[in-house]
Amino acid sequence: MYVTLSGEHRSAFRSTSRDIATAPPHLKLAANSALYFEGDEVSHVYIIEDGVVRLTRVLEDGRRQVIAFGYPGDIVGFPARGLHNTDCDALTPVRLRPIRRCVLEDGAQDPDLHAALLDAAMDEISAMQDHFMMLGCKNAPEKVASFIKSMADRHGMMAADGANVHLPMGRADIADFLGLTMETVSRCFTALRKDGVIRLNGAQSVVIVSMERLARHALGQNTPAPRERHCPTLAA
Amino acid sequence: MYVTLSGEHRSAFRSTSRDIATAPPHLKLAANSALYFEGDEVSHVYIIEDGVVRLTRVLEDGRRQVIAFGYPGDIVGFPARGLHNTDCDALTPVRLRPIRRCVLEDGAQDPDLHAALLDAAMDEISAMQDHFMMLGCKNAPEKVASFIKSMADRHGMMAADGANVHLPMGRADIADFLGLTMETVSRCFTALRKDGVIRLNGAQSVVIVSMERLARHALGQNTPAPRERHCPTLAA
DNA sequence: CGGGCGCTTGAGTTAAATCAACACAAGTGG
DNA sequence: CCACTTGTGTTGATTTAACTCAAGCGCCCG
Repeated sequence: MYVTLSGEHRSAFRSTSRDIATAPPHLKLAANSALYFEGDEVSHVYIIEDGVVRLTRVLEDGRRQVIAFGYPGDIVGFPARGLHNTDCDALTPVRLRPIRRCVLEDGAQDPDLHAALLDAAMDEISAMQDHFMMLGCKNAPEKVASFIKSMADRHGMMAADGANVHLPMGRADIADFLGLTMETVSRCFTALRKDGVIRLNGAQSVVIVSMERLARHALGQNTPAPRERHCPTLAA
Repeated sequence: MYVTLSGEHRSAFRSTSRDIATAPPHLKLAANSALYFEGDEVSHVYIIEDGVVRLTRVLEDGRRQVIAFGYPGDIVGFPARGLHNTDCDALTPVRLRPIRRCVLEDGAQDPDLHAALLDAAMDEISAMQDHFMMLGCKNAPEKVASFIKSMADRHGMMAADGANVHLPMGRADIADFLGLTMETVSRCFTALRKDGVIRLNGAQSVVIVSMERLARHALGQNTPAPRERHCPTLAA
């Protein structure tokens, strides 16, 4: 049988989740449909209860950045000056719980929910900082390995032959998330497969053969000693 | 109480930063001293009242990402699971106002302040998303032009001959903020100068000769019309 | 005034992008 | 049911933007 690896706290709505859960109506969204667009007035923020969404921003000339993938427990739709600052689309069928925007602005209305929202916002800041390390510091193989690892850590299932991760997004989404091209992402997947670190059941289903080796790849330590690394400039 | 930290090494100041945390209303920090380190327990968040701080994270192997530069009005130090997730250092002498962490967690204690903190957190999310576009989508000249423009928009002074921007951070900081090397940043500054878009009074003082042209550089539209662009593939 | 650090510039290298086929599965319609 | 289209992913060849290594410059501080 399987066991979820992601027993982590979804601290976003830990204490209040039960209260929230009873209150408002669910909202359902079909795969590939949009929840909101950049520039839309923010009427609600949304707690994702089931499914996966994709947050994106695009430049005038069409270049696209995937800002984040939203999984159950995540909150999406925080406003900037009252407006949505990303597009949000469903990658799978999605069930959401809307929270009225006014709750954000009036802390006295529902203090516990307000604190939960602040907590969710801080978690998002933290997640974005990890994402910065990927985009700014890592090379392509490290980015892809880090991506697979983070998906496994948060959303993987333990199977007999290793952690199993389903990737609801396409290669192009992964590429735009990591600041790479689709071709480079594909080559990195292939390299990891040929190294025996992962196996692929179709493009969207990844089995992690060795989490340790994946973690090493994520830090660029995949080549144990092809040549001596001599780094006199590094501070002690 | 004035905090005098002579310069450099973290272990020496770990305890000091805990003392800082208990200090009353206004807090001063000398240039090049640390406010906190990644992994420190969060006792306070800080409103920057004067000066500029730098938020950084480092990978095991020393690669560094500058997450953000904190200017007056910004709030720094939001916790993730109770811990600081970046280092924070003063680039200039800094004056701060500490806010006890418990205010984050108890929304009822001071609802207005709590709402302001949530607002600051959402602003930071928004700013980070802009940063993602830079890191993930833009090439080196666009990154540097975008950086100078954003500094000018937020912190520039209007002078007779154009907007004047002081850059308290060094080229290496800018490089680590943009995911480039120092050399590439320097070359991009030089290219903008030779193009007449900016002028430099020393490395840290930039005069923006033409904000429009800078904005075009930031979007990669620096070449106005060398010849007609014929793009049949672009959607209408 | 001299020394050092931060910045700039140059030459050569490389990692990732680009351009271009090709493979494969899923869906569609004849 | 099978041919055909379409979308998505993989692989290969080539180009290029940015990195690396190395030297030189200039400003600031002692």
